[in-house]
Amino acid sequence: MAESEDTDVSLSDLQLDLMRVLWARDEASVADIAAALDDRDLAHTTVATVLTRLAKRGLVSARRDGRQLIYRAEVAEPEVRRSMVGGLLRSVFGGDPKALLAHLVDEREVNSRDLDRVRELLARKPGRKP
Amino acid sequence: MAESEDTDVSLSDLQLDLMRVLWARDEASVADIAAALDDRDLAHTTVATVLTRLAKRGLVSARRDGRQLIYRAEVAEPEVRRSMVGGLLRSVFGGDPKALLAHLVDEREVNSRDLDRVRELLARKPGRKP
DNA sequence: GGTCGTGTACTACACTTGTCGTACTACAGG
DNA sequence: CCTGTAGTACGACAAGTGTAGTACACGACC
Repeated sequence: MAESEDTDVSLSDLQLDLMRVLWARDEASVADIAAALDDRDLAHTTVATVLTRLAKRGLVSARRDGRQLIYRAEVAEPEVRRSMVGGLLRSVFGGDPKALLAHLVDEREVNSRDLDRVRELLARKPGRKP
Repeated sequence: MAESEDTDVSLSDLQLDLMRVLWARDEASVADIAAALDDRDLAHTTVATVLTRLAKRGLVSARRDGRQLIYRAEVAEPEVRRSMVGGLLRSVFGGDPKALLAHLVDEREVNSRDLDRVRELLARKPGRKP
């Protein structure tokens, strides 16, 4: 193994929006991304800047195609999700996932039907290495 | 009703640490807080600065006692939790709490036993408007 | 009453993020 | 071959955060 170094991958809303485009289409030019995010109404240079900074962090990579740069995500969505949920878990729930689950229930974000459904899926899916 | 205006209360780790002290003891001086956070090894002035900024955001209030300032939290912990979980939900899970629940299960953060336990609590607690 | 200590207020600096504008460069078309 | 256009690279600026130093004021002790 050469480059691991993941851990605290925490992204802002904007960064997440850019990454989502990359996650959806595997590769995209600045123009593609700006187009996909046109509801945000950002200048092309803004998108380019954010992408550059993301690249500096190693979260995306760029390939040159003529004068265009084609970007590609270097971290997968689940990894980012894991990291960000982990961060919230640590900072807000003292690292206890069950506390988050309890919060979700207390706040009526999920109900018993949801729980049942998930538990059922859990039972169905083997879950390697118990 | 007079002052509502909550919504996006998102706090950093440090800010959360300070708030936690306030949540735990209802009122505290800068010295108290610095003492409670001495593992962080912060200068007193650092604590004071953060508190001042928190006060500017209306998240804490200060009362004068001689030359000391006694701080008090103006937002409750559950409110912050709600807000921060809500933020993650929105930005990472497209606002779908069930997606977060699924993530928790997929990542083995919670297992079926936990789900059962919570479902049981849910059943026990009335939970108005089913 | 004068001096000292302590606690606050203010200022500062490095970094990150959101947002662009400007300048440079290199291909494409004539 | 020349010119224009498009796309990148770089620099900038405001706001928020982590972190702390300095300066000032007020009350306590002698």
